[in-house]
Amino acid sequence: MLMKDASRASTSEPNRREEVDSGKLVTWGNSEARERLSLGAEEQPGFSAQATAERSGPDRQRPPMRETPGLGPCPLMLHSPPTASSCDRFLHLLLTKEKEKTDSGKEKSAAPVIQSLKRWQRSLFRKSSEELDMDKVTAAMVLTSLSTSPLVRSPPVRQNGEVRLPGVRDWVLTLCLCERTEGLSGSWKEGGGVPSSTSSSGYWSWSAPSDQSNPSTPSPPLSADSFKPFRSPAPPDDGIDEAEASNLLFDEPIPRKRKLLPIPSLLQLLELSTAHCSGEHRQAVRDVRELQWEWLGCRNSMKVMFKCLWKNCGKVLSTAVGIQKHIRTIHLGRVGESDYSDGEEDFYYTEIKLNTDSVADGLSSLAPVSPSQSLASPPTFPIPDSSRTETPCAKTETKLMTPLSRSAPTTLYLVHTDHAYQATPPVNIPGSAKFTPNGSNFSISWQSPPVTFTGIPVSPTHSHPVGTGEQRQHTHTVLSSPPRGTVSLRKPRGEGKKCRKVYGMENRDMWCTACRWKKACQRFID
DNA sequence: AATGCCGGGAC
DNA sequence: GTCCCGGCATT
Ligand SMILES: [Zn+2]
Repeated sequence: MLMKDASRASTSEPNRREEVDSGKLVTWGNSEARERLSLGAEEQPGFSAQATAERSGPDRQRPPMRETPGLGPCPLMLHSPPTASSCDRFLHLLLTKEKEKTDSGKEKSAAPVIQSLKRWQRSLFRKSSEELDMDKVTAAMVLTSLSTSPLVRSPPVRQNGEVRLPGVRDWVLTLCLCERTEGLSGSWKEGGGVPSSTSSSGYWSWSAPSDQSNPSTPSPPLSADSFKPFRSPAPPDDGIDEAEASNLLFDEPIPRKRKLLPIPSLLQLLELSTAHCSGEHRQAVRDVRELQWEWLGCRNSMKVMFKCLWKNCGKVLSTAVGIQKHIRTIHLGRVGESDYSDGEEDFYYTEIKLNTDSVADGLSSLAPVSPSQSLASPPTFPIPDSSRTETPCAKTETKLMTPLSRSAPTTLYLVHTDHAYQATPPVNIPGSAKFTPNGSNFSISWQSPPVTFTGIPVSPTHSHPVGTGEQRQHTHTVLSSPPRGTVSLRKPRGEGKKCRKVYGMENRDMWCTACRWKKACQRFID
């Protein structure tokens, strides 16, 4: 019945049995997050009990991998402009993923990623009581975002031999352009209560992709009543109840505004979840991550880099540990232990993709930033300085207000730069939240992930993007054509850096699955 | 010494 | 099926 879980329990990880495994939370040392929404939650048994990770003792030599320090890294925001091709691509991705599962197994109709998320959410309900309210909300948000996908709610239709995906484009667009609802920040900051799933708390509003804006294709029946009141106890579960995922947790009459959690942001949320140690959660994170990765199609010829988001520092390094260290020492001023991160750095850098060509050109002219003055102000936040019309560094202390509402979202993605990393996009997208069990109350800080564009060539040559499984042996590299015989089985050993090197041992969670298993990397293929 | 990953082994 | 590691080739 429920025994299947027991076999998990990885080596050093606290077996996440049924307990509310003490999620390891990180305390922000001094630094106050920019927008810090302090929920006046007097005491939240669950959370305070969870602050077990308090010990930051002088023990520096902790086992590098294993035991991911605190919250997992969360810099994988891959925002892409919602171009037509990217939408299509994304859908195709979901589709194929889905088919994948179907072929080998039974027939599930919901996308596996969403399944995974649902599983996680269910696990939350199973856990005892209130303590996980936060996570429940998070789960709901995350899940909702994904499950509002027309793809999930209404299957693709065939039309003139082509597979039509009703409403999908709108959906993706919505996803990308979404912003955090006023309602959320508003009620969270003032409420004085934990955003529980029940009442006067933060809500994420969403919307169906513009209802009938597209007459040509049948829009999915995404009406307001799709979102039903929240049912508290765990549903009968085990039945892969599809089309049910989004019905959880929200009892507010659907808000007017139509906004959605962007996938990148939801990923961050996911990763910041309290129940970070649960198996379901981990799985969900991985799945979403994977989806993201594939979404942008950063396959070949895309070089992954990491960019520092600190105010005037646009440093770009090629390894995760690189910027982590950079941020830690240069910006956070933690010179002493340049090792061991509490996870805070993860908010100040982002992962970007560059086209291999432009890299050489770009790197040389990189880091035009004045190296000085960076370390100066401790709590200066890497607010991706918005539209240029803004006074530089005016220290517009953005109180916890809607970080996004000040810019017109529609035009945001029209920005185009060859060197995306140079120009900080004027976009603020609701980003991550971090819980801080700060004594008797905790707070949440929001931060806006950056937007990164990569001129994805979208070469029409390959309308068959998948085939991850079987595709190798591209041996057209040789010109000299050695006469004959001797099947020199010298494997050239791919050139590019693989997950291990890019992310480093301490970020093993970010590796692709294959790399984690010491198999041939599937993310950076040669 | 570090990295990539095949083969093989546990559950 | 998922997950991990010894060990070796490669750098
Ligand atoms: Zn990899």
